[in-house]
Amino acid sequence: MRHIPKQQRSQKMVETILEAALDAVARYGMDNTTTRHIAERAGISVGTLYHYFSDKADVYEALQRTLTDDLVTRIRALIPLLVQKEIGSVIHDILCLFLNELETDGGKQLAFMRNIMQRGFGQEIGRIEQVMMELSLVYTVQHPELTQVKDLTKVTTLLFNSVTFNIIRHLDDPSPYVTREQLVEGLSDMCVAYINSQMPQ
Amino acid sequence: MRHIPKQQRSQKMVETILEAALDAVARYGMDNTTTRHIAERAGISVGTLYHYFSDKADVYEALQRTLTDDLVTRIRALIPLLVQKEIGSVIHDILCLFLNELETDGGKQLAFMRNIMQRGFGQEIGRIEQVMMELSLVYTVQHPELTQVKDLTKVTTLLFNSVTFNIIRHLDDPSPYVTREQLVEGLSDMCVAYINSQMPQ
DNA sequence: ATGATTGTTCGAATTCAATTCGGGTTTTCA
DNA sequence: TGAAAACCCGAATTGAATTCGAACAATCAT
Repeated sequence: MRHIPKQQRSQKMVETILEAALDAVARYGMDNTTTRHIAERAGISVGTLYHYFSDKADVYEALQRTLTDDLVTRIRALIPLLVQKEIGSVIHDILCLFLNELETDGGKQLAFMRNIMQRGFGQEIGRIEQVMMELSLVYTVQHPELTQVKDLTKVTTLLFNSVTFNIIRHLDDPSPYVTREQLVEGLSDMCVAYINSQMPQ
Repeated sequence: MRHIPKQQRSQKMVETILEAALDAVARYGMDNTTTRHIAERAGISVGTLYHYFSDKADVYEALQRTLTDDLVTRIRALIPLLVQKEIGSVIHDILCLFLNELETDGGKQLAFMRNIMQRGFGQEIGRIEQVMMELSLVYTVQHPELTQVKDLTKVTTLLFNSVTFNIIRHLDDPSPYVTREQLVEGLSDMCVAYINSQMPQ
């Protein structure tokens, strides 16, 4: 973003543009969405768009950032609750949270996510990973037996990537052989199995 | 590809263009690589490039296809050997095969792969998944106890995605906390653990 | 061997989206 | 109330992708 809005009218403008972009990408796909599309949909001119964003990629990045912010906030808020549950449920709950979130606003977010995922999962994924590490840490404090897991950081990283990519592919093109429920259940099982296997004895 | 070459001189041309593209992308990245770049590097004009490929994306796709072909062929050739090993070693061997393959030709392939991965993992990944399913099938014949695994297809799918994405992320930006060796070992362990956990008793 | 036919190559010209820019409009505030 | 600062506009510029028609080269039938 090349411009930090000063007046209140433009506070909303950024928001409007992002909504328009979400809308446009959901409808036309990222490739076919032009700056004109976005501007039109937002009811402004391209010039104005460039007043708030340095380029088209910047718009998409801001949008991703916004959505990630939201997700991260929600997960973080859940940490105190999650910490009380067993690991399988933790995975399960987070996945449900995420998948439900995607379906609000009539699937626009989902469509956008699909496009993002197909292209690149930028650095935003790193921020999600970060909360998960945070959760892992707090969780370990509540469940000291986890201290015995050999190389917990590695295990957590591998599992985070595993879960993430399975979700991505499921969104990208859902395998007819694995329903969403099976997916969520399977991933939970996998996490539990791997972690247990890394416990001594 | 919009044109099937007839004369022998042009047999090589496609190959030349693909090499040029690999080179260009490895050097400049996908975003900064233009059709001119590729044409120049291949010592031809843009017109000629479009004689063999319908558009730029087509060039990249053909390149991916070629590389995937190679990988799939190698894996398939290994199946008879892999079938004799224990599961952990199977994962280990395949990962080593893949990672080594990427480093031949001075890392050009690796650089290209990085770019592909950052953007989208097209349908090519599906073809790799297919060989893995094939392997899974043949392997099960040799190790009938696997028949007892509940929903083996689901398990295989989840594990394939898990392993794949961990490798992708490792290539994309290698975590300083997990070395390549740890990664390979960890993924093997994870697969074994999950599969075992799905065995009755 | 030679003209016809088909295949190949070229690069200037076209097209289209991204981005810039200079001039008007609105808001803020002294 | 009149600048100054913020905003907004859309025509003009830029640059990469793609097209096109005119050569050039190989092949083939006579």
